[in-house]
Amino acid sequence: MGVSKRHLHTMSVNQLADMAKVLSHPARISILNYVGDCDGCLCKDISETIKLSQPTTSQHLQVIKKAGLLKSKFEGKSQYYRINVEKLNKLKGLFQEFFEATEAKCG
Amino acid sequence: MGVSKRHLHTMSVNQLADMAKVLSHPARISILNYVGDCDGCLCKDISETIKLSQPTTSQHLQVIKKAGLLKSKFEGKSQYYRINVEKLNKLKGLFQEFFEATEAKCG
DNA sequence: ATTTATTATCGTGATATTGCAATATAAATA
DNA sequence: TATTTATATTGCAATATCACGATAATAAAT
Repeated sequence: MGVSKRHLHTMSVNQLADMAKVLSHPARISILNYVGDCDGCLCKDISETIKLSQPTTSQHLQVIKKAGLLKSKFEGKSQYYRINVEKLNKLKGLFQEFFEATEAKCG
Repeated sequence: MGVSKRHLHTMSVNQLADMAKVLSHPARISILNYVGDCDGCLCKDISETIKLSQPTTSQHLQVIKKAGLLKSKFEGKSQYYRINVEKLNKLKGLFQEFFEATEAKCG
């Protein structure tokens, strides 16, 4: 279809869609699940766990990180990823708000 | 990248990703917002409101409907869309579960 | 029967996403 | 210094998504 016409929509609508897009790929959900479990994970371990190549895993990590849902810290040659709990909570609120507002209208 | 490797992930992970994908386009969020407001909307009115063409709007409506978040009923030549509140609630639960489980791990 | 109104589908062009091999980068180690 | 280890980036092929004009399908109205 070509390009999304984002300018037609409000900021908050675009924002929610952007965050939903981060969650719209199963690999990224799996990554979040795993990083939540081990709290301080390496790309290599994640890629072995979710069975995608290292480059593919790294790309997904960048997408999640760019959205703010992951923090990372280099130690030597290793990059440790952990979940950004504050951001995750904000996101939870965003979705909750959307669902409750929609529900209220229909109620 | 070619095709998503869905078989690598659990059913519930794929399911959450699929639902997030529905919400990952601002037009679909806008549609849900509008349909929630008017409760029984026509494609034509929706397309005028969100300022996308009738075919584009219809396609987005099919995507949301296929996911179960919209019901529709023909009356004469008009198709009335409304929100499937039960499904919306289930979806709300899915997201809540994901956020709370992730949060609990990190806590 | 013809026109009008509403929606869905088809076909197509533009763009984005997904995945990985190859390569680059950087730190630790022999 | 050369090798190993972990990650990120680049380049590419395959596929999916987005948008709309043209068209079909359907039913009401004239």
